[in-house]
Amino acid sequence: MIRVRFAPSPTGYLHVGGARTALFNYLFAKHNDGKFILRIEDTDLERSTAESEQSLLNTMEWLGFKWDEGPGVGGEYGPYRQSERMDIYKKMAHQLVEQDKAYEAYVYPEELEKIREELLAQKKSPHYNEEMLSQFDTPERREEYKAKGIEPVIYFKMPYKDYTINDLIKGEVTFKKGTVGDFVILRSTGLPTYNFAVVVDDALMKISHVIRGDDHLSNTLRQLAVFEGMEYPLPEFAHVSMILGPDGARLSKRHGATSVEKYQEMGYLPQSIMNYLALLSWSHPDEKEIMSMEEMVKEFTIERVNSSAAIYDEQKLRWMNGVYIRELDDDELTRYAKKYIIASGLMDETHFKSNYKWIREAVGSLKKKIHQFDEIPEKLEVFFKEPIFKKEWAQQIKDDDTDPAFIELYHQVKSADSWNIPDIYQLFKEVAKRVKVNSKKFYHMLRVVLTGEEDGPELVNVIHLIGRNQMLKRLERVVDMI
RNA sequence: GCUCCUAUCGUCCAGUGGUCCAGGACAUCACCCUUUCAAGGUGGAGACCGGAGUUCGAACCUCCGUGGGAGCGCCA
Repeated sequence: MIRVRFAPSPTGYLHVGGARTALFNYLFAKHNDGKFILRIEDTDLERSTAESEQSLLNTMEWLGFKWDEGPGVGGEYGPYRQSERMDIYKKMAHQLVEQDKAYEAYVYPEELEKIREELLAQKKSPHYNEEMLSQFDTPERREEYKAKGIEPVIYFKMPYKDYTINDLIKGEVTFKKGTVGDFVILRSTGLPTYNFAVVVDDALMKISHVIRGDDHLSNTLRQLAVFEGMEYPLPEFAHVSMILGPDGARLSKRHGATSVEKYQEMGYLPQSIMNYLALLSWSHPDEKEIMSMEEMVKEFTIERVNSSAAIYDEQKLRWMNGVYIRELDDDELTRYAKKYIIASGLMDETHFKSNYKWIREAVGSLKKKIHQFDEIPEKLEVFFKEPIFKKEWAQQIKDDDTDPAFIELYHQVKSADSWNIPDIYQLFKEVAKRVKVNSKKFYHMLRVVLTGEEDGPELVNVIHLIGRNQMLKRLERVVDMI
């Protein structure tokens, strides 16, 4: 049985890198009829918050992840929150001490720092071992600890040997002996450290494949030793490369929006985000780019995951979101647009409802223009605001020699007896029949006269939606001057 | 400093020893379509980090160099 997990720590919003790791785990699990497990790594009490966890869960759901085991859904290997598994880690750590694979250390941080400095001064790696730390384990020190009510930390004895894994993405990776020294597995607070808790959890949760970012590759050495010390079978490993910012540095806040929440706010569709993220280090066998979740699940294999780092390209994500927006029908688009429109103050709830058909056409006319929903209100303004008339427009029209067309259009509009889209088309045909005109120039200036803008929604929609009276009014101002 | 990972168009990917004067996508440029703009269509420009080696033959294999990234916490 294939069992994978995504194990975020609830210390902030879900990062796009994290979402990509989750996605790869998910695709791998679903492709192989396996289980996708969500585990919350909240052993860092200082930084973990319940709010972060909640937002993480919400975002995961919004993106479309469904976990088979984890917070909210349970499962037979729970609990799935590390903060609820404390006795397990404690028990495991002490078991290792009994087996002489780990030891207690009664050392104070200042003393440790001193050892470290000495080692550094001797140009040695700052690695600790039992010999260095056991000198502090005196009866007096033990008494002191007891009196102060603090617990000794537990160090894991790092065996002096090479470790090799066959990473599914990186291939054979060998960690040379002596690279790391003994390390803490249980803190003085009684809480486990990351490298220990992951192994205990992965082992107990019967995780078969550990798919994670390659920033954890170096940590794997310690984890390998712990797996061995606890006599648990090793899972398979697959280290996915990192996502970098445009400057080649690890993607972070200073590169702009990096949290999934932020993209949600800006009006990105979850399918665009997932589709784009899947394409970072992975590709469809036929180089297909736009894919549904089902297609991704169907085609995903770890062999096709590239092992080099990828630079995050927001522009391509934006393009892709545009592709998905264009696939939406007008009702769906309007549903998504609603909250942005209301938040902008262009319309209120009742106004929106009573003018639904009108707003739907207005929003629909924007479909090919937008890449994110938050662009909608601004582009909608032309339907709500009258442009401020500029005298230069009349001059420009005369220079373009399109003034006869404007005059003819004005008369046609004035005598028009109906105002639906086909009639508007007909009306323009009539104008063109009577006046020969450079259409490029004519339509451009017509847009300017009607909206005050150089570009915007479909002109027919603009004309239809502002209505005949507004059309006449706006035309009049310029026709009077030519 | 030590250890590990990595290196194909500006960017993301394809390519697993000959089918590659290297293919697709984003971005860019030109043209076409068009009731402006956009969307769409067609086309252009654009890359195998450097050096050795293995081989009849290397983008693909090996080594060295260089560049980039990551880890070395009682953070995860």
